[in-house]
Amino acid sequence: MDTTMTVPHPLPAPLVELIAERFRILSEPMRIRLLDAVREAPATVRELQRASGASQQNVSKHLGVLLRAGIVSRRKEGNFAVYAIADEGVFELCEHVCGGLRQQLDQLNALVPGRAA
Amino acid sequence: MDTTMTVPHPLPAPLVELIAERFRILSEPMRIRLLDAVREAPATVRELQRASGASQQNVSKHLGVLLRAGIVSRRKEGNFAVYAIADEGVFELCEHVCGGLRQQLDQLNALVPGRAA
DNA sequence: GTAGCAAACAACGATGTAGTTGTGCTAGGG
DNA sequence: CCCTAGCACAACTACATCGTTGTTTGCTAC
Repeated sequence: MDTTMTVPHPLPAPLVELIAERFRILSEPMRIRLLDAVREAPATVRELQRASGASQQNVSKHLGVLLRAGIVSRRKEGNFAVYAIADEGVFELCEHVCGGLRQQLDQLNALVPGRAA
Repeated sequence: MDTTMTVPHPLPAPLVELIAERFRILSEPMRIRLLDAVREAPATVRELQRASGASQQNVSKHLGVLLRAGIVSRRKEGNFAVYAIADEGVFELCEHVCGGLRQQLDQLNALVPGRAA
């Protein structure tokens, strides 16, 4: 599937807000960690609490943010709430960011004489 | 060029911080607008002030953030400072986000009976 | 050298949000 | 029926940051 889109110039104000909002959702390390954990396998709040080391309330709150953003889904299973990835595209975003970081590192390395690779 | 990368599981903590930091930089509507304006053509702070409607100090501050992040470059030209895009990859990120937003809209539209396209 | 403009720096108030604490709600088990 | 566990909600505190105001620096022109 083609997930990239061409966008108008200049960007309409409401779209700018939506884009920034999306980035803001992903600008929290804890949420990145939770997404990374849920990616391995759908998990309950309890399991994610274990994996992240954060409090139950904090995990629940962050998952609520991700849920409202449509990035994860929630399924009630008896007494548990099982969260799963709803938008796999976020990982492509993360990987793209990692690629950009690597590029910047390469450029810095190229500036250091005794540092070829 | 291939800007996507596969990343280890689970993500190491410092990398998580870097990823979140990158997203945080882009989580401000004003910065998105400035990037969109600079994309059309390299511009001075004055020009961007005109284009964005923000104060000179505010524009300068946001550009400073983008500069420190390596997303834009600065070139002194006489009395002016000309900013240009240094990392074109950010626009791919934005377009990817737009693609994701469109997907969510399509899914919502599909749920409304009298709304085919 | 003096005046004036462009840009950056510093300090401040206002606002938003992360994390904690406390609590309510629902589902199973004794 | 009561108790416990898992989860979510609400109130609160601490902290970061956005935008403004005031000032400073660097360059150009007169």
